[in-house]
Amino acid sequence: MCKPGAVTLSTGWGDIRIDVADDGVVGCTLPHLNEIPSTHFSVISAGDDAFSIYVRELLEGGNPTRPAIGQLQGTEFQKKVWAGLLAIPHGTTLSYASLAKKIGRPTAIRATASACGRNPVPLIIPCHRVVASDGGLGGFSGGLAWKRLLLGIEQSRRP
DNA sequence: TGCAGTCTCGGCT
DNA sequence: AGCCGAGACTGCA
Repeated sequence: MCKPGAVTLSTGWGDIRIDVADDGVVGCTLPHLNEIPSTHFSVISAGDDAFSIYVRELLEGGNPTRPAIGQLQGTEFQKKVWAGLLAIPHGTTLSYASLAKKIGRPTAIRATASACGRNPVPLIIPCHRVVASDGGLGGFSGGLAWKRLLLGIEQSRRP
């Protein structure tokens, strides 16, 4: 794996910070966006590590191979939810209810949503692919603008 | 549109 | 240790 520490990816939308441990990514901090940027995505500076490359390709519309994820801090329930998130294919979305059912807790919907919100590595674990059943977006750490952006990027790439 | 049901987590007492 | 409120939700009335 890459060296432990923090990696910063500077983009036209702000700096994305990625925290890396011995065994993989353990944290990812997005710049807060209040609205979708009018400018096209652009990279100002980035490392050549697997994580920076992954994030860059993802935001450029590609479907890069997910980098290794380290040991995340969380309860068993949260880890189960995150594992369920990783199973969502690129370019598709799932409702919180479907996700709850998927992990074997069909009625623990709000709890599932809370676990999504506690996801320490947005982008890597695709919590933006989870939306409300009524078509609403739900929420997203770092701002809803990110969620709309990511969904837009992924879906525009879908055949 | 409104409200009760359902489950977890974190902060307080 | 136990209680209470809040949360990125749902489904029915």
